[in-house]
Amino acid sequence: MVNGRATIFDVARVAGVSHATVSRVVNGRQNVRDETRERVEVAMRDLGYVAHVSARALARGRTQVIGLLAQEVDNAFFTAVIGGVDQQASAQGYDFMLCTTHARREKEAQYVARLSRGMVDGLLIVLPRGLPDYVEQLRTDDFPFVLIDYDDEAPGCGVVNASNHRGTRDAIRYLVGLGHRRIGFITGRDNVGATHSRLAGYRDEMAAAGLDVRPGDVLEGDFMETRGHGAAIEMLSRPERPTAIFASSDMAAFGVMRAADDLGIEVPGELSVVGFDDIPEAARVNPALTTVRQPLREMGRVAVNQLLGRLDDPRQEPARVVLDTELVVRGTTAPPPP
Amino acid sequence: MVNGRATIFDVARVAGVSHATVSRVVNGRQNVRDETRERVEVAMRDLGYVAHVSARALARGRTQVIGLLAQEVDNAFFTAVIGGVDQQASAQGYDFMLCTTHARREKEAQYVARLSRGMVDGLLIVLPRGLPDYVEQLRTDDFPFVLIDYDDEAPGCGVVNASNHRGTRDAIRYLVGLGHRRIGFITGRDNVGATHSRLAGYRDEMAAAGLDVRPGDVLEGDFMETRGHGAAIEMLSRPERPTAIFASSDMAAFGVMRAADDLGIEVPGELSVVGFDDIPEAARVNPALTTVRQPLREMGRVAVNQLLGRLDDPRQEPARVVLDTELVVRGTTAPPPP
DNA sequence: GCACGTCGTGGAAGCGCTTACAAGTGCTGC
DNA sequence: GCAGCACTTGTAAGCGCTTCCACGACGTGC
Repeated sequence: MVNGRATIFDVARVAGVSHATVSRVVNGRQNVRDETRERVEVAMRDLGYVAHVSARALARGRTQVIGLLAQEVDNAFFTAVIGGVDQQASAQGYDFMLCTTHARREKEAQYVARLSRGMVDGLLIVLPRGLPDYVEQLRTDDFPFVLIDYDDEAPGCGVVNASNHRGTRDAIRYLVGLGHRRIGFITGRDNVGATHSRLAGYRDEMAAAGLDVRPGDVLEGDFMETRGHGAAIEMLSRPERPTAIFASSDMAAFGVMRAADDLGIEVPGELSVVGFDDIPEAARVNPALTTVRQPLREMGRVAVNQLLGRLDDPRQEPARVVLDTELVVRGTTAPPPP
Repeated sequence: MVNGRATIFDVARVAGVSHATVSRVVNGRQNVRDETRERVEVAMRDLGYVAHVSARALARGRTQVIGLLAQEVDNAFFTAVIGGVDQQASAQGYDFMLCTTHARREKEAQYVARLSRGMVDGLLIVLPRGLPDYVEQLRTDDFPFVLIDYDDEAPGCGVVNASNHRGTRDAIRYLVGLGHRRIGFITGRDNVGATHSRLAGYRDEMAAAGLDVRPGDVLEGDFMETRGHGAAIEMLSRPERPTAIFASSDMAAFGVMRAADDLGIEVPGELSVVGFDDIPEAARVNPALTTVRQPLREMGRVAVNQLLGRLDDPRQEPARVVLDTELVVRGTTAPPPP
């Protein structure tokens, strides 16, 4: 009895058995006589026994917890993924531990080191930037992990991401179909794989449509509202401004809409705007945002499944799973002005 | 060496000392000769030693982790609080473990039981519904916890909340000042303390202004968009409809705005709308929402501080901290139509 | 009637760490 | 020159649990 809480020994004493037997009952082992099991269960109930998590983890070498590394929690992109992870993990009897890295590389590495030493059984890393050293470490340690939304080469790593390239092509094709010829592009944060894929999708589709991409048509962003706003102001202040802008995230697209508002440019009459992600807010802004939907929750769920699969059977090979995106047409897109 | 990872014994062997000495170095104890410390540090670096979290927790009886119970993570209210907790906990060298309860009572109780047995050192519970049994249990076990946004009697519990009553009065007074005489009110979820305080604030201020609250002026909500929409449709479809509606959360206020839109009622020209919370979206909707700001992040921070204070000194008395709200006037409020 | 297998149970080791205690060293002060 | 001290280090116990192994009781087949 420590801290007012009963231990397995207290239960054993009350039930008149050894603590090994109590352990068997707690873990549902079959080789316990019914009458003994009963006595133990009564004792457990009377004492309000709950197994000590750290002790169990130490003895078993398993915590039944998975670690989840994400940059922020004040951000609809991450919360959607987290929501999916939450749902699936809890359905499978796992808890998860959320660690926010605030996009700081050293914090990420530090968490990985600690978590992988007895804190969690496996790791989910959302939107890792580049392929950091610690991934190498995890691989050599044979510690199970899955990268979420990492759209670059990652040999030997479990990865879940969306069809960034194709999703962007779809969006650009749609804009071209509406009649747009001059389409601006605001990138995501550099050193994130999805950023390159989306840019490549844009370039490929523009080329396929026989359209020029002039200098200044592609501006650098970071997925955030502020940078999106700044880039849009720059794009829209030039003499030959684009009639449509594709932003690499919904948040950045909101920045574009605000910029248009600042400059008195009407959306969608004078400017079409397309985002990427389809966070809940996208449907709520006015006009509602046309965007490329990523199945964020599902990415979380799929990642959990892959991770747990590898926990159950370590020989299971890490795989890359690519989920389909879908163009959601709403109110921010229209044919260009004549 | 287990799992490819070095233990304290491996480090001891390489450094030619006992594992106790390694432990001293790891924990920064002073009574170690410099030269010895050096040798140990080299060995640790060479082996990439990281202390095993569960083992340490078991030996110390402390995990350096705090538990955070919240309903959802797909919700700006909770993510703001979580963001504050995150910031403060990490500043103080603590990790936190987020557990989502999806507002299910038994899940909450289950988490509390597990977490409080060796998983975390203390518990933060956001928006508990009623004062559940497990709170009693925690109190008798002397397990440290703080309730966030619990605006009801809670003897002997650490509590952090905002000035719900006063914040609501401020908002109603402002509407009355604009000339509104008929003001509708949509409540929060029942069995949440803040719900009652806000309603009381409304009634008190209406009474102070000498205004009637007629049946049908107060409708039940649950903080969510959908219920807010439904309640507003009901309120606005009646012959003598209110000229202003106060919703007990921003999400519910968004529902009201959508309802007004559905019915062709102009905001703020024909209807003023006020929310509560000031989540980031409130500033982004069109027109931007007038609302009562709760310092959500700060509530998270303050709660962490109180919790850690009690971990450091268990004799410290649990307290209730009430943080000020602030009326933020934006675009959804105006004088009533003549 | 005996060897043998099965079942239920307890003893004991071990998971990786912290820490109380003991023991050894070299120094001071008388 | 020796008691006494400070400082460093090692030994061992213990945190609460899981699980291997052994042992006794019992039932089976010959």
